[in-house]
Amino acid sequence: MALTAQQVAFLKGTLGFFEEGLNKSQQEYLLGNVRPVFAPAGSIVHSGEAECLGVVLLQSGRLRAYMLSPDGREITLYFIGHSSLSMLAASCILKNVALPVHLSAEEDSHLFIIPPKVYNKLRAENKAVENYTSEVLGSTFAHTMQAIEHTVFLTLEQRLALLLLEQASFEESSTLHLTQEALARHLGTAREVVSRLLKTLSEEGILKIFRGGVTILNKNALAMLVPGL
Amino acid sequence: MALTAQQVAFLKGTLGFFEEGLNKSQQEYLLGNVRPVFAPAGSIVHSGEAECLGVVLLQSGRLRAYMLSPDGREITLYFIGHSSLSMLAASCILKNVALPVHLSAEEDSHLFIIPPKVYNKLRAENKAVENYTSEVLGSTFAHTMQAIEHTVFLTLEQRLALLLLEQASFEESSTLHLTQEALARHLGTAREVVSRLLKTLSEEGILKIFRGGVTILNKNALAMLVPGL
DNA sequence: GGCAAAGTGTGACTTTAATCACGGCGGGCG
DNA sequence: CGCCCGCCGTGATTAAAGTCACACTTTGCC
Repeated sequence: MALTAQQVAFLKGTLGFFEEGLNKSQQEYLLGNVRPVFAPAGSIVHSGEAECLGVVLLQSGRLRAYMLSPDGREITLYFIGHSSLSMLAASCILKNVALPVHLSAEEDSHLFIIPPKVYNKLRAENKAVENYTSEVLGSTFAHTMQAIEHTVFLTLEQRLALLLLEQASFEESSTLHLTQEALARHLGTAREVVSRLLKTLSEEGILKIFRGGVTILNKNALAMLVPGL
Repeated sequence: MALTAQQVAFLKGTLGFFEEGLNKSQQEYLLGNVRPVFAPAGSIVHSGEAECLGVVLLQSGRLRAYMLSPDGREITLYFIGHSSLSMLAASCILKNVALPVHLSAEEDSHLFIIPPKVYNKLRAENKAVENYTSEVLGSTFAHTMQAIEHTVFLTLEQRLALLLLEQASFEESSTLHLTQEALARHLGTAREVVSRLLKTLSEEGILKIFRGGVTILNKNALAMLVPGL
């Protein structure tokens, strides 16, 4: 259960408060109670109303936050990715709140989980942790609300455009390897619909479709589809 | 600018942490920096990306939280009402976050505003305030998320049913004085649509329509329309 | 009383998206 | 090679909402 030197280094570097904010015993307490987890691609990290998971720190891989409708439709809210971004699982740090948000691993991911009790203890003892919490919690909520604005106010075509742009910026490539089926799942719609939307976009010369993915030819035009860039 | 005895009593009673948590000087600081505000019916208390307002405490009247689309459509998220409920305006207590949520007064309302600086000072000094914050913040977010789930996953008819039930429980009466126009605004849709929905509901004997409002005849049937009660 | 404004009812139509029902293509594999 | 299966394209149809246009009623007020 002991952490490797590399893992420790990652935690120190990522948790802004670690070196300046925590005293020796707090540091040890944290390192002793953090739980390293490997989440294989496709696995579910946190399922909605489940027990409060705690703080999730992503070391490598990519996670996805989504809502789930009673009838099984998914709506992807946002991605958490690029090694070393961090966030709070379900805000259950705040008392008794379990948001109906789910978390799954898009790729094989290595992450750390700080159990609620451990985290809250540190938070109570230590102002630096408290500040860090507010910061991260705030940005998580901001993300969530913005994503929700999009799904509520935008058309499917616009949401598709956003999704493609978002993915492209992750991959740092304009060629995306995502099946239409997968795109449809992210948007909570049907594959045929995505197929048709992609067709019109490709007819406009904005992208090229190939089996298993698409290539964005004109990012600008894609961005233009979405009000507010 | 001095508060009346009644106002002080209200604050003491409503802010859970006031008497047990704060020392004399903190109490005075708070009382000296709280801002009593009268918001006439229809006025806007907090507008989206505006400056961080602070903590809002409702003494009497009723507030409404809603999202606003770029093209002016409103979607009512929830109501804050019945004297003495409290909440946090825009979570801007959490660093640099301005949620795109607006707040307006549905009725003439008396409220108190605790400016962010004042509140954060107390919060930093005092654990009781911190706990209270987490609590209220959490339930605010829970409310918000649930409302959003509804607007995303439910049909208009279901959302209308929810709105009517919610209003009825506020009024503590099954006769609601809300025009179809107003209902439409809450739901972010057009009046005609509401008119038709109400018509089918009235044909089913669930409610009775009259000029300027509706009477719910069968709350149960209305609730049945919404999955998960 | 007459008039304007606010509230409502309804028909017709369009748009957006979901659903159903196929048929084709291509790549991996027995 | 032939077969199956994952992926894609497309037409047809339906459903849910939004939009347009207009007529009718009530209410209140000059």
